[in-house]
Amino acid sequence: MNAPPTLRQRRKQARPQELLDAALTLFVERGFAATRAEEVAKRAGVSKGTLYLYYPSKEELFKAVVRHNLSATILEGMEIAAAFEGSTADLLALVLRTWWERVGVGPSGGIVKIMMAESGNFPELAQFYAEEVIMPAQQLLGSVIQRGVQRGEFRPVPVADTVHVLCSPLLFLSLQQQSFGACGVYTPQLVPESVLNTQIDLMLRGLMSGRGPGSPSP
Amino acid sequence: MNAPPTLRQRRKQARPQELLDAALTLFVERGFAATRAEEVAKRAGVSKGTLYLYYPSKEELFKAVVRHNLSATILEGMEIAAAFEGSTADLLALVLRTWWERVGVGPSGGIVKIMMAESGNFPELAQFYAEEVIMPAQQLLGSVIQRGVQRGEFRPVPVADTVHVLCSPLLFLSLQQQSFGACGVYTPQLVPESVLNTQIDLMLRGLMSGRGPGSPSP
Amino acid sequence: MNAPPTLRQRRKQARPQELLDAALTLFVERGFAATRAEEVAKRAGVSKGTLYLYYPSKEELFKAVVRHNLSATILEGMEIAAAFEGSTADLLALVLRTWWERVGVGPSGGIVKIMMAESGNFPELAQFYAEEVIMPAQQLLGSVIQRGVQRGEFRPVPVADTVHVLCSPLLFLSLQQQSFGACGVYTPQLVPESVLNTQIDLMLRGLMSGRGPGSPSP
Amino acid sequence: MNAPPTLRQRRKQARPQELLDAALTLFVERGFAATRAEEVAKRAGVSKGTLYLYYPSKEELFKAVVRHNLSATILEGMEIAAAFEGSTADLLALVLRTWWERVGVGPSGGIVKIMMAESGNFPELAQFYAEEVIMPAQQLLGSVIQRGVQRGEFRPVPVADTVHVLCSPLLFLSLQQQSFGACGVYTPQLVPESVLNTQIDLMLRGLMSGRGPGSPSP
DNA sequence: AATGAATGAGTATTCATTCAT
DNA sequence: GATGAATGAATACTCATTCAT
Repeated sequence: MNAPPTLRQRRKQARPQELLDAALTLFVERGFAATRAEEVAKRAGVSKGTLYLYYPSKEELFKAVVRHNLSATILEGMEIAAAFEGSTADLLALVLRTWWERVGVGPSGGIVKIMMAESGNFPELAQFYAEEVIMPAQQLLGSVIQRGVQRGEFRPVPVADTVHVLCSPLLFLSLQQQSFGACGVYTPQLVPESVLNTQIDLMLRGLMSGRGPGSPSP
Repeated sequence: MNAPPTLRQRRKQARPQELLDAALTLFVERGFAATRAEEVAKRAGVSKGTLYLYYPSKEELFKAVVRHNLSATILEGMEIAAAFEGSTADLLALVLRTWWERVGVGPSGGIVKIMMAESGNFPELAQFYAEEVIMPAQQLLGSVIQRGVQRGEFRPVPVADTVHVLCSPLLFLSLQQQSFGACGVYTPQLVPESVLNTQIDLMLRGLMSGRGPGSPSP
Repeated sequence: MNAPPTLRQRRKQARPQELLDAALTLFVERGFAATRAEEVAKRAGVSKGTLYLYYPSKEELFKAVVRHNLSATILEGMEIAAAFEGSTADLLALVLRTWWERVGVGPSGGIVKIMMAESGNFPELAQFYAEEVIMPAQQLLGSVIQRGVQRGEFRPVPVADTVHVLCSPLLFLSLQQQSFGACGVYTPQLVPESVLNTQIDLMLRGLMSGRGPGSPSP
Repeated sequence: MNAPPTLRQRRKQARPQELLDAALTLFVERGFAATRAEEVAKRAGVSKGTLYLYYPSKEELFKAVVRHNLSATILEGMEIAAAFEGSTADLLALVLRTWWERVGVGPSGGIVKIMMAESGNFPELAQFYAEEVIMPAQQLLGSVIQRGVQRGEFRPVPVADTVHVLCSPLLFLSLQQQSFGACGVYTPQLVPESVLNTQIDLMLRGLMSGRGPGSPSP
């Protein structure tokens, strides 16, 4: 009786993914509270009831979106960093660029916006996000900085502060594009690639120890 | 013949300020949409009806909060910059520190969070904020960078990008403290003063036209 | 100490009249419930509080408007009828024309509209209106019909029914002009004078006894 | 394979009618503005939310009530008139009697009251009502009068005026019963049947082209 | 499994009336 | 007398969630 999966079965298997995609788009566009469950369902091509069959509440749906889009990406970043063998300057640039490509430009970047805005009203989500995203990301970048310092490539710098200063421009650029940028309002005309270069340029000058192992390759 | 102001008159004069304070606190804590007008009134010690005696709608109340807390501060910053006579590095540090003290640490900083989150749902507010806050702030910082370049203190750098990289760490730190920080959730333990120093240190090294440790390859 | 009345005194004396005029206009335009006390006050050039100095509630204000505009007119009609000496057909035409000129065309006519619409929600006003307006008006027209029958000018007709059939076209025309006519919506283009003539014409043909004292003078 | 309708399906099918009935009753009793949506729902035995499942706003609910109760009846009247073969006097009496039975006596007659009262405050409803009710009704009665004139049964009379004079007593009687009559207040004790007879009697005498008791001087 | 009908708590805003000045 | 600041009850409409089918 192991016939090939019917269309119904195939659709059923795809459901969670379709729901997560629909939810991500809408959450990012409107925020958590302002997104209506029914609209998520409609966008995924199912009925309201079906959504609740897969996720028992809007909060759980949101958590699933976070896990699917952010947690996974951070893990990959850790693997990249662990396997990297070049200069730390290059590693840092690689990590930042990768983050931008995988998260910053796309809708996943909007999750950060949502969390900032609604953490006060949904403490459980805030807690979840801190554990699932903020801490691991700190860990990852902190370890890169420490690698640079330990290998004598970077001056000894306060790690946490530096991580913050490193993350902020990209995160903030992503935030801006997800908010003002997405609603046709004036914002300074920034080309992400250019910001990224300016940022890496300024940062590495500031980080480099007097005689580092060489300037970062482009 | 100017009789002493009666209790009623004194209360009436104080109301707008009291309402703006209450509104700022609640808007920042909960966001624009999730803040209930009645609660603003209660916190200001008046009834719902009284709030509407002073501000004709929640949107107008919000705009008044923005004008009162942000627009005013930006104007001051412009005056500071115009009158400053020392090195541009010092001016930059001064402007950033002043912003942090006046806006970043306090609840005013939370307004940025609100706007990022809700601009999509309230286009009129987004437009208002862009004109009243984003554009003037860009202008201010951009002019400082240009001053540095013109006086030969800074390397020629892309102005808009650099402004962005300069603002981001402080803005983002403020955002974090207004969101996760304010709801008891784990966030990296940053001491704002220290971040500020790290940031200024890194930035100025990167900006200075003197011989840096070696310029990164383009 | 009986100096001539000061400006203040003169204005004070005119107040009730000014308030009644303002109230009439607004009640007719918007209805009883939808008219705001404050707007009546503003239109009369006084403050909200002052209105309540003269009339203890919106209901009492409305009653005063009715008394001032309708009760008075009906009394006059009775005097006219009592003193009239010509044919009843002429008297009937005179009464209808007078009512139209004094009430129907002007805003007073709108009071009828208000009462019809809001009697259900304000039973006390309904009661008041029945006693103060409906009954006396019935009386007046009924007595004219009876005069015609007694003098052999009219066929014997059911009095109450005939009064109703006589009143309706004018009242209804007034209602229409006060409602649809006043808000720019399509209504059949009737010229009141013409309706009045058509009505009097049809009616008198229907009322006349075989050999009346003569056809009504134009 | 058409399974018997479940309880749910049956209830769903019956809802619109139940809601329209409840709405008609309450609108007529209280007026449009003063009728609360929740009360309509309660009277129909459903919750507030359910009402909005079927009609997207109170205005649309009202329009549906008008369409269901008036538009439909007018169409029927047109069919009757088109198919009638007897004398125009009989047709006129038939149309008036039919209107009275179908609309005048019942709550539908109260819709006229509502519209008169609230057209000023709800222009969109006024427009809708003019197109959907007033114009077609004018058309219907006007064509009956013209039929009488063309067939030589009636004198040539001004059509629009005559339609008005014909409609008014019934409409006005209906208005009175829907307003004062419905709230236990004194009104002249009219027996509708009797008014109808008086009216038809007077009217037809006035309209007939045969020798009347003497034509009034112009 | 999937549907979608039903529910009812939640919120911005208005306005008659009061009363301190 | 006159003012207008203050109050708070009242109401349309939305949306997360449930559950009969």
